Amino acid sequence: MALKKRNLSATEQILEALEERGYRSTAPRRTLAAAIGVQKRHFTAEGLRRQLPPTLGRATVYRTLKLLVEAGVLCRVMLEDGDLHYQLSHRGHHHHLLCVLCGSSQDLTGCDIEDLLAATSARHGFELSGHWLEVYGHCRDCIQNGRAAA
Amino acid sequence: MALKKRNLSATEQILEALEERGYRSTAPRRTLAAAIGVQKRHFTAEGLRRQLPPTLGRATVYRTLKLLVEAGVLCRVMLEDGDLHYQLSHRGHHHHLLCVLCGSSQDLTGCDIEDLLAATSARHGFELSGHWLEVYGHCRDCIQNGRAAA
DNA sequence: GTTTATGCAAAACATTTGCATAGTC
DNA sequence: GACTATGCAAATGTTTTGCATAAAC
Repeated sequence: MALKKRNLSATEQILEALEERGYRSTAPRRTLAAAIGVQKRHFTAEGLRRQLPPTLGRATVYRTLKLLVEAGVLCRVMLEDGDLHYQLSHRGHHHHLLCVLCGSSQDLTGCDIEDLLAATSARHGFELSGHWLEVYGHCRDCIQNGRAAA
Repeated sequence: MALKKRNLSATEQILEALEERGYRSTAPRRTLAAAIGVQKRHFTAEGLRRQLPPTLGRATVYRTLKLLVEAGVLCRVMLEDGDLHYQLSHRGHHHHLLCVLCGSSQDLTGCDIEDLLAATSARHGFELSGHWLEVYGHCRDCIQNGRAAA
């Protein structure tokens, strides 16, 4: 069920995901998909709306974002200050390395945190049903470009 | 720098933490400290306010909660639905096992997640500066009492 | 007497909802 | 034509802010 199909652009992937779920293809949704496809990093609902023509209703933005999260095309990202952002989702369940300097994010792979958590929880008599993890720091680029504090 | 001093009650610990930081001892703050000390589980700012006399201003509640988080007496807890709650903080940095059935929470101890994250991040060329982790599931009590789905 | 804290009201935000209209299938 | 989606405006809910007053040190 991976989202990455053939060589579809992000915009096309979004539209296809909606179509697959039986949602109608409308002008506002196409506009939104294109706007999301252009994002370089995680964004907020309001931030996205500000990049759209003002004729596109606020409610449509929120409703569509919710659809896309449910469809697995987008995922939510929690910033350190508690701000809720969105970004394209490449995999099922995964975590992010969020650069607090440039705002970029990469997927955290090769990390078997799930197993560790399940084992530790069990030791507490706790039956794990889900978790939320965000990792903050400085990305390779920012370190190499001296943007990180010396 | 642990907060757990002698045999102080939660309320006393809160007041002492404020005093140590040079904040003034006022009636509203004492009322708030007492109300927080009585909480059985994590709570929201508004929920707490509803338990306080209406003469205690909304702004005072929010301002004091922020102070207490900065002072390390309270910590923020993010629920699965994105709701931000607060609860007494027992340790420096730690994580919570949050029961989604009864709302209780216990600290996640004996988990060396920090090391695992640091190692994995490093492999990505990422310099870790912080992280946010919440674990959701069913606590021992809820499982034993059959509150968890069969 | 200075300085800090409070309470109130208003402002600022983000998100949701009702509903008549318009657009898709 | 039936059903879904949209846009608007208003409602909701939370958190923040300005400011004059009151309280603490």
